[in-house]
Amino acid sequence: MATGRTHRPATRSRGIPEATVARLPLYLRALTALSERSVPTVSSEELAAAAGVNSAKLRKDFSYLGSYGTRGVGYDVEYLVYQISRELGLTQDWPVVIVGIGNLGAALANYGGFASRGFRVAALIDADPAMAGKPVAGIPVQHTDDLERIIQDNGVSIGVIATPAGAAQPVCDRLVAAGVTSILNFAPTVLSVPDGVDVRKVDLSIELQILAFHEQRKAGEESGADAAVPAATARKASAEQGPDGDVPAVMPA
Amino acid sequence: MATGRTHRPATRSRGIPEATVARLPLYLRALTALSERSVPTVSSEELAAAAGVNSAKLRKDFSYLGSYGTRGVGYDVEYLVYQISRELGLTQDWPVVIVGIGNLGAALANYGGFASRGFRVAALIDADPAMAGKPVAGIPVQHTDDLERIIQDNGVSIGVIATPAGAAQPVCDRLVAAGVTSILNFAPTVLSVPDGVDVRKVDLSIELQILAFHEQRKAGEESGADAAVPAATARKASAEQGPDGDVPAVMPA
DNA sequence: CCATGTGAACTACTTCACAGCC
DNA sequence: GGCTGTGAAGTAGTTCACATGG
Repeated sequence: MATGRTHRPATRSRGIPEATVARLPLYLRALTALSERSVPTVSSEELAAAAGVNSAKLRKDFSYLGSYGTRGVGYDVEYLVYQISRELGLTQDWPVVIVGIGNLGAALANYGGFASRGFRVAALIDADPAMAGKPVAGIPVQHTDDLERIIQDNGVSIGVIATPAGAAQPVCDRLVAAGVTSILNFAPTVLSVPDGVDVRKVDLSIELQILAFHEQRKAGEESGADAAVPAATARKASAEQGPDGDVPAVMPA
Repeated sequence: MATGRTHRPATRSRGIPEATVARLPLYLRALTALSERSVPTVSSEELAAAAGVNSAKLRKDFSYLGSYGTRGVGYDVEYLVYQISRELGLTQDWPVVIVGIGNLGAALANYGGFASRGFRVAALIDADPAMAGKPVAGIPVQHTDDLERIIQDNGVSIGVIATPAGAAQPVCDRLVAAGVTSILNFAPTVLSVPDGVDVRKVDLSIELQILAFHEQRKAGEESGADAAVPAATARKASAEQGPDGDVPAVMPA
């Protein structure tokens, strides 16, 4: 097995901070839009505005990748697109399987943005025999029985779980046993996985609950309260949406 | 005990850290499961394991809410469920509208976990006249023209945007103008909103890209990734899934 | 005794502010 | 002159470790 996993990222030449990695896709999207409009260069200020972050943060983020800008000028759009894509590993092909083809699974399968960036839906898998063979988004659904074979035949290392909560952990175990090392979980459950496997979760109800918390607070504020704190909530710059330091959220069929 | 009724959501006390708020729904879910199994009390250790966090963090999180545990014993499940629900504002009813009833919007509308916790789908809205009147998840779809009226009639303060990217900002503007102050955005766009409005985003392609980054790194590790770069990865303990400090992700129809 | 609750130490991330270079 | 790149300062979040109190 992977042995060298013990040492945490050294203090010095450490890799790219996780918070920065999480923003790279955001920058990439903004850059792609600029690229399509044939904009040759951008300043950190402009790009930051487009990505909804502040420019100091953006420059710091880019500084972890290297010095890809030109002082007094800005960043070359095409070059940055390439560098970020490479850093994110999007210059290679990532076959992905989606397990659980209910409402959500189907929605994911139909998502266009998938193919656009290195990701390819290699297979759709569902436990319902009635679904087998039925095409969703042009791809025939296969039965769970063949999960292991499908993973191996296609060299899949990223799996998306869109099953009901109860099925998620067993499916996860099988995916991992078959060789999947990255999982995107839409089921409202905490998955346990061995070391070396990454899990990210997307959970709608969690997101809504976080919003409700702030919403409630806004309501209470209007009444009494005042002085002390700037009543205007202003929890955060309008620009900086949700993505700072939280949990994601959605659910399965 | 101690200071009598402490001031929790008081107007003064800086409030609960955002990172803690983001974990409360996780604790709540774990507690609800325990409650259903009629478990009377839990220790921080047990509950932390169920929620996928470490126990010190959980205790610290709870300490922001107040002293709801009993030393030497643990936490009363029912009492904690109530306290967290109240803190999150789930003891009240939150009417929600979903705008954009494509594949994803329909999936969201069908999500059961919605109703379970204070959230109620008050209306489904779509720009396609052909959709108008058609029931999705038992709720008739209404046309975008009536958006403002729907928001006001139902006293909606939370809106979910599941439209294509291009439609998201205009829809967002209308929602905000009509009185919505919290938005959950599934469209792959940065929304700009006035101060006082919260936006959270869920973006599938971003999540996949983050996974690809780590996946790529794992791959490089095995092969002869020479000394030069810190091959380490070891991004995080297996337990702590995705939720620490990142961006969420999904997409629209 | 045992598990909570919490100061204190530590780590991660953000923001500032300005030197460096085009 | 203008904008990048980055040390340094500031802030938020996590973990430790132990006093506290049922």
